[in-house]
Formats: sequence, structure tokens, C-alpha cells
Amino acid sequence: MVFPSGRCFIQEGAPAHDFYVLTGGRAKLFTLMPDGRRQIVGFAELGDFLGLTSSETYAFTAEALGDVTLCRFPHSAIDRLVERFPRLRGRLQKEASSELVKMQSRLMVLGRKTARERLASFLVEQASPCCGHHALHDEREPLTLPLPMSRTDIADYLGLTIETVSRTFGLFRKEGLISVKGASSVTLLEPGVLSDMANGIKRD
Amino acid sequence: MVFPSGRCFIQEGAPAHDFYVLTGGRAKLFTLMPDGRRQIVGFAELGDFLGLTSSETYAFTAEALGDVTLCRFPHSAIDRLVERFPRLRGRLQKEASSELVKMQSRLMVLGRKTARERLASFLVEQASPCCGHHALHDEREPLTLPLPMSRTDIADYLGLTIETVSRTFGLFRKEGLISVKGASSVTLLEPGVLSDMANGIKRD
DNA sequence: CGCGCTTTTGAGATTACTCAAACTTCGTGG
DNA sequence: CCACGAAGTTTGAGTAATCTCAAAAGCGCG
Repeated sequence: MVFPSGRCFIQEGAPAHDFYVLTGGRAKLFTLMPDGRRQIVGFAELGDFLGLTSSETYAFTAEALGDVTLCRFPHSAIDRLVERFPRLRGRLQKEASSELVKMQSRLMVLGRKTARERLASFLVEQASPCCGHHALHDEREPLTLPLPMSRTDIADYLGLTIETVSRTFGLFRKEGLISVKGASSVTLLEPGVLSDMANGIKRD
Repeated sequence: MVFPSGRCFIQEGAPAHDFYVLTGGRAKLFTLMPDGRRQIVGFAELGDFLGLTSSETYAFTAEALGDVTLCRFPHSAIDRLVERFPRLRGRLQKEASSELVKMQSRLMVLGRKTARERLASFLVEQASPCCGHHALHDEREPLTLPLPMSRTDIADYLGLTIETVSRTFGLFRKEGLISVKGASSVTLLEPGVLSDMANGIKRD
């Protein structure tokens, strides 16, 4: 199952009949307020489970960021699947609890961090695609990241405006922390500094 | 197992040997930044599971809000428990996914809502202790809530300062939306209006 | 009744937002 | 291959919401 860039394959509030496993590409997950304010609640990648909810409806909209491939399963098939692949159960539990931990750190980002700290957190998070438990590859090793999402997406993920995101990118650039190529690729020149900034640690 | 008010029974970062079921009272769950900034990631109540994590350490600190009673189980006992009480598995899954949905709405609160909307969200959430899926009891029925947490706790939950929380309470009072008794008890005089405000809906 | 702590209120500072305009980038078509 | 146009991004100037610092008021408790 393939969806083209920009296609919403899960709709917030729609009856939650199916769940999906993302097998290629990335997607953004978001919720909307009636007046259009948007909060991106996460980005999904290879291997992520989407649409598993205990309620009758989906809690967020999922939109393809670039082309995306998915496997769809009806909710009713979960038990059958778990029976056939017993490993799956542990996988689902791990997934859920690690997602919960990520959510808690996102709450800190949105509730208590400054714009600089938020963007640094975002960059560091993007740098460690799976599980962030091992620090950045190397404190001083430049690291180039693709950023498939727009500035607007980053802003809606970090609870900022697009202008603030852009200005903060500009500051980081001037300070020699990053270099930017064409708005969709960043190189972290000082991963260690960014990581400390993300965690609210001041270096003199 | 009983813990007195103010006692931390789970420490962020400590090895996660046990998990808990809260059987009485309430607790606040929070994470800290090195400079002391605090984000309350949730309040736990009767029946909540705490300390279930896929990682080696706890992701948050849990502190008793008033006296709290708990049952403690070593993590290693989960499989045994699930074997003996097969219902528990579904319970754990439901718990996890409903917590995830709550987290998503908290992200919207912290990322995109104004101070007024945040406090309204908080009051409405406190008014529907379990699952918020059925609207407030009655749109126009005043509803009195105990607030066991301090203004500081509310501020750290909503990503605001204590002064902003206090001022916003003051505004709501002046506008006839609530009435306050002794800072630890509120009456929602216009639950419908507050609920709309929480969701960013303007009433003329 | 007085003390300490929490909460409320006030005044000014600051961060991030809003509105507006200029500039890039990238895809399209000549 | 280059010019054009639309969309996305960056930059600028002024504003507004919330924060910070400070002081007064209220509340609970001994």
C-alpha cells in the first residue's frame, strides 16, 4: 500500500477500523483545533505502528511526508496476528511504553524549554532516529541530517511559529553550530553543544 | 504500602526494579531539568499503573499528593501476574493506549493553547476524573472540585508560571466562570463555557 | 493571636508572535 | 538552458502575551 506525499491516510476523529505498520518513508501525525491551530504529536518512521487506539476513533491525523508505504490490518486481526507471531506482543508493549517516554520528554520541550532549546532538542532527536539512549555518535563529529518536513511542520512540532524557527536556525548558523543546505538538509557542526543546549546545560 | 504527603516513591533515573498500582490518594509525576525547571507529566489516581517502562530506569519522579497507598510488584513478576490474571493484559494495553491519547492532548495544551485555554483545559480535565469521553455532567450545572495540588503544581503541569495561573484564576473569578474556596477547592459555575474555551471555541 | 508559607496583585522586562516585505528554491514551460 | 511564477523561507519592525521581580494579602497552624 503506497500513499503519495501529502496524502492523509488516517483522519483524526474517524472510526478506527484499521491499524498500520509503516514500511517505508515517513509521516507526520497531528491534531487540529477548530480554528486551525495545529500540533504535530510525532513523526512516524520505518517500523512504527500507527492507529492502535483503545477508543473508537483515531486521535490524530497521519499525513505522508514524501511517499510512504504501509501495511494495513483491521483491528479485529490483532489477536489473530499475536497468536501467529507471539513475539509481536512484546514488540507492541515496548513500542507503547517507549512512545510514552518520548511523549514525556516532548512535554518538557513544549512546556518548559526556550525556542533555542526546542530547536536543539529537535535536531538532536532527528540525529538519533531510533531510541535516543546512546548519545550522539560523536561529540565533535559533524553529522548531516535530511529534514523531510517543512519549517511549518517543525514549528507545529515545537509549539513555535515558522518565523521563530527560521530565526533560530539563522542564529545557530551564525554561531557556527549548524550549516544548512537548501532548507531540507542540516549539518550539525557541534553536536555536543547542541545536545547540551537541548538539555538546558550551559557551556561557558 | 503507604506513603506520606510529599514523599517521592519513584525517582527519575533510578533503576526501574518495580512497578506500582495506586490504590488510594493521588500523586504527581514530573521530570526536572538540571537548572530546576520542572514539568509535571501527569497526575495519577486510583487504579493507575506507575513505573511500567521498557527502559532500565524510571522516566519520571512520582511524589505523593496527600497520603497515598500503593501496591508494589517487581517487574519480574509481570509475566507471572498476567498468567494468573489474563484480564490484566488487556487492562495494561488499554491503560497504555489511553495514556498515549491523553498525552497527545497535553501536547496541544502545552504547544498551542493560551494561558486561559490551558487553565480551562485543566479544570475540565479535573472535572472528568476517569476517561473524559462523556462531556461534562451538565453544561450549566455548577460542579465543585477539590484541587489537591498547589498553584505551583498547576503551573508546572500547564507550562506556565505560578503568577500567570493565579492571575488567570482571578480573571475566571471576575468573569463569573468559577468561584474559589481557599485555593484548594473550585466550583465551575459555567462548565460549558469553560469546556468550549478549553477547546478553543469562541462563544459570542 | 501571631508566624510562616502560599497565593494574589502590581509594574516593568522579555520572549516569542504578528504582520509585512524581500529573497530563495524549485518546478515548469518557453 | 534559461526565464518565470508559485510556494516556502528568511528578515525586519512593532506588538502582545507571558515572565520576572517585588511586595502585599490571605490562609493554616501552633
